[in-house]
Order: sequence, then structure tokens, then C-alpha cells
Amino acid sequence: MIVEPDFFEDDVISVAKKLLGMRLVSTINGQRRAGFIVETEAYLPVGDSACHASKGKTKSNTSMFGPPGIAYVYPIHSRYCFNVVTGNTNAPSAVLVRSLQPDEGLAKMRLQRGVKDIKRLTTGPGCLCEAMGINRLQDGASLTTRRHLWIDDDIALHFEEQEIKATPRIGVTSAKELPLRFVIAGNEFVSGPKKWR
DNA sequence: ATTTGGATCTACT
DNA sequence: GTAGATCCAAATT
Repeated sequence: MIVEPDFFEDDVISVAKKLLGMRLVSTINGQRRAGFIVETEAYLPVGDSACHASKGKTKSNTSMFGPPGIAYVYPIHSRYCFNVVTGNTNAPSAVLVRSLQPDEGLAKMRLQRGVKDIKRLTTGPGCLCEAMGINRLQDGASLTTRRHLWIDDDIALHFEEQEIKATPRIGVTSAKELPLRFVIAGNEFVSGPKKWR
């Protein structure tokens, strides 16, 4: 089933863990593509200097202040990063989806990415956005309708609870030590240093 | 109008 | 493991 809005009303760390193994599905630009979420990061509403919302609302981060269950897409280093907005109040928090295990529409992904190696299709936040066709138009879009982009568990990647591994987040320049990155341990589509797989 | 710094990626060693 | 490419938007001039 497609996930309902209340799925995202939970606290951000719980949502980050619950998303592991679920499917992200896109029909942007026609061909349907899907992948299993294998790596996420939580960005907290309070006490998290690495969170984009921590310095207040700006033109580009307004989606983070919106209702749970919408997308927050922002540009960085000539790529996009895709987040899911969470929380049940005005407290801005979000889950960054960092990596997918490709499941459906591999040919279209290869076309959009311009690479053929399956390990490089959707491994890394910028790569998965390119493969799925996620762009600035998806910023603020709802993820709980089957329109262009949504999350479901029609098929789920099976793994055991104890296989979730928590590590520090990648690439952040502050709050470096907080263990807010969650991965399916040992999955070959997880990005980052091998110590953190 | 110009500068600066990022929740990155790739190619290379 | 590291260097260089890359580009948007916020801050500064």
C-alpha cells in the first residue's frame, strides 16, 4: 500500500528507520522507476545545527516548514537532494534519502544517468535524484498520492531489525558526531565509507 | 554585481 | 584517499 500522511507524523528518527526497505516510486517523465530505500539521514527540529531549517525560514527551505508527507528538494553542487518532511507540528524536520537499491525501470535510469553500472545508478543522494527524475518541481509536492512520486510497501526489501546500523551523517560540517544516518547493514547499494556500511 | 560555501560526484593515484 | 568540477542561492558589496 502507499503510505498515508500519518506515517510521516512520527518523530524524524523513527521515520528515518521506518523508511528503510520501503520503495520510492517515480513516474516523472513517463517511464515508471522504483528502488528500495537502503540509506537515510535524520535532520532534527531542535539542537541540530546541520539542519537547513535551523537558521530560520528562507525562500529555498520553506518546504521543510510545511506539513509532513511532502518533499523537500534542494540544489547543491550542481545536483539535487531529496528529503521527506516529517513531524506533527511546525517543528521543521526531514529525512534525507541517500541511496536506493534499483528495482524497476533500470533502462530508464541508465538513460537519465548516462551510466550503465548498476552500482552507480541510485547510490548517493544526487545520483538517485537524477535516476528518478526528481527536480525542483517536486519541491513541496505531496508524497502520499500516486501522482508523480510516492512511497509504498507493495514490495518491501526484507531485513531484520538488528541489521539497521546507525552512523554519523555524511558531508555535514557541523553536528558531525550525532549518529543520525541509518543504513541496512551490508547492503551493497549503501554509499559512503565502507566502515559505515 | 560579485563572492562564498555547500546534506556531492567522478576520476585518478 | 584526494583533487577538481560544478552551480545555485544567500550574503555581501
